[in-house]
Amino acid sequence: MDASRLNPRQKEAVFHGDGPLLIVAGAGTGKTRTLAFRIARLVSDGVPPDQILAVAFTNKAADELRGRVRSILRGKGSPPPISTFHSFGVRVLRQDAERLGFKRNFTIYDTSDQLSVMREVARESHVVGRDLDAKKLLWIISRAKNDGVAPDPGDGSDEYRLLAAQLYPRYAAALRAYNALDFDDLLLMTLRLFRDEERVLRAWKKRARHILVDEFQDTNHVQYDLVRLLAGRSGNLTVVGDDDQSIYGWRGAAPGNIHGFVRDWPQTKVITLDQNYRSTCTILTAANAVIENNPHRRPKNLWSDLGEGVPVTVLACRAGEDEASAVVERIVSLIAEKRCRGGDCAVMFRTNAQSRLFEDALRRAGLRYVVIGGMRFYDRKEVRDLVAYLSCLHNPRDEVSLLRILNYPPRGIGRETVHRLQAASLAGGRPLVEVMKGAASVEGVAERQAGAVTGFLARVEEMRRWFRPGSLAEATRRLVGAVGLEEALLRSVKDRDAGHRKVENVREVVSALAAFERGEPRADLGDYLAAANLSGREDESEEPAADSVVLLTVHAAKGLEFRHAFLAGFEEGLFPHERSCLAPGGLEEERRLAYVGMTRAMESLTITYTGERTRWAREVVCEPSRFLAELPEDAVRFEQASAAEGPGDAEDEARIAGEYLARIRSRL
DNA sequence: GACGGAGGTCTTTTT
DNA sequence: GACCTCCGTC
Repeated sequence: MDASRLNPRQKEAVFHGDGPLLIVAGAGTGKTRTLAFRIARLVSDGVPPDQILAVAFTNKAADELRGRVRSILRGKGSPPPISTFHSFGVRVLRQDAERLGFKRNFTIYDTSDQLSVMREVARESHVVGRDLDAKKLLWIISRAKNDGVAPDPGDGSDEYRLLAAQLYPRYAAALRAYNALDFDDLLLMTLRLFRDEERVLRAWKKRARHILVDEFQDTNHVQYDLVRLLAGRSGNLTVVGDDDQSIYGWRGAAPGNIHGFVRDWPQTKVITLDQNYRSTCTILTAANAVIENNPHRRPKNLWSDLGEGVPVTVLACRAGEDEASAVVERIVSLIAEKRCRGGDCAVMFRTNAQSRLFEDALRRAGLRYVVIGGMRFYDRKEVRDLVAYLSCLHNPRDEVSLLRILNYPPRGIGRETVHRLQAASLAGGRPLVEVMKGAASVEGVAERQAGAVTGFLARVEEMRRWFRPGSLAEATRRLVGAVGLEEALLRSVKDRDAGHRKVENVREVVSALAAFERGEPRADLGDYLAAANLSGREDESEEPAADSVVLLTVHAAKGLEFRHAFLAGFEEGLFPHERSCLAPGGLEEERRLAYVGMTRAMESLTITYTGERTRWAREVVCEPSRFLAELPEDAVRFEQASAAEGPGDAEDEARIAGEYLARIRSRL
């Protein structure tokens, strides 16, 4: 291990002995590096890797950390398992879920599965309210679960709060009946297990003699409690965080955990990293100027000796399309002039929907690109359908998946039949599959429909036998053929290309499964399903090529860095987003988000905004973001995107862009 | 009773 | 532009 390239403070953190350690590390100060070195140091000091528990928040961050540790160790010792909080929960629950009344082959429900359950629950509970927003109910429930409490009905003035509290027990019961856990349960149930089962906690404490948590400002209460239980009073616990980069308050993160940490472990050693090794001074000055507008902030003095660099560019554009082509134009010339590669350039935006414009522009320019996040591969309908088949085979009680595939492709089991089966299931308190087995005796189900139902079940039984460890991909290929999925897809779509693309996606699942099997030959279907449900971020088939321009949300960009960064859509209502400004502290979080985005840039940073933008098929006039007015004038160069090519009044476009430019200048 | 087509409604960020 | 719901037809 070569620690010579660490600065004194980083070294101190890496070689800190036992006991709690808090590393307060600003953006770009080498916190991942420090953490990686610390893990490697533990391993090379002889700590068995399976006694180290390293946790990151996203799979991407976990991969990154794992890669760094491996390269520091250079084959001397193997890196410890590095998981996300959620995948750690799965590992624990896979062993002991039975103690909580779940079976070990439980299914993980994602947001849309949750939505199905909630709609069902609302229907059964006769909460019919036409425009009942199930998402809102789930949102309230999720926030409560993240805080580790039951949903609070409030004083009755908030209808949704009340309803969420009323429906929550039914929702939880449904999940239990389906042998399914939602994302929040993966944490909450793990915590419950640790609290209730001394033996389980003891066993995991042995495997967590050293705990390291990245992005600690993003932990919620449940995660904090998990860590606290595992680490114990005098734990060997290292956490890294930066409260200026707390951007997950909306999903229950409690950035106060950083300060609570010092309260809970008074003997904590605190090390602050403030030298930035990523960005030019100009970029840092601009980012600091923005974040300084946040009240109640712990002042920080982030500095860099990487030189002035070029000014931050603020680029005024007429409309969303012009913004995209202007950005792409600049990327093209960066690649041409400076010989940087596409992969050195990133376009960041506030919402996933913004990516399409940039994708179009990049395609037109003939540049390769990758979209990180966005529509997840496993979110595509055709992929979900296939995964639902697999899930039913693995966990017959997974009712959401069962209902999804029961009549897909169509096999004569219509809505009425399904309703009758469900009613019988509800009345008898028996799982839907069990009721289906005796479909013929269910009231109101005709012989023909009953035959379709039992025929379907027989088919499922038969297919279940095909799935053995080592033959998962092959069995899935057979399933696709036997069920006629590809034919159904081609039939359902008018556009032939779209149909073929869907077929490709289905085959991609088979390939992904084959790849997964090669990596873990002993894995069963449940292992694959869990991995698919937790990881499904980017398209795994897509290798992050060095010449692909990176498109991603600012959230997804956290922890990453790019030589040339473009931040798009700095407009009021979009960034800061109107929906987040409603919540208390929402604007501050948006500002931290802007800060995170700006501090991704190494050499150049370009921020763009438009005068109008298409938002759900309507042209909306846009005001420049207030964050633009917070930029220090001497670090910034204002420019205006050249009038777009194509039809349109060039003079008019120039005039409009000029007006916006004048307006933003006047605000400074 | 099953199924396909048409219309209305929303889109913040993620495990 | 994607999804859910409703409605008319087979």
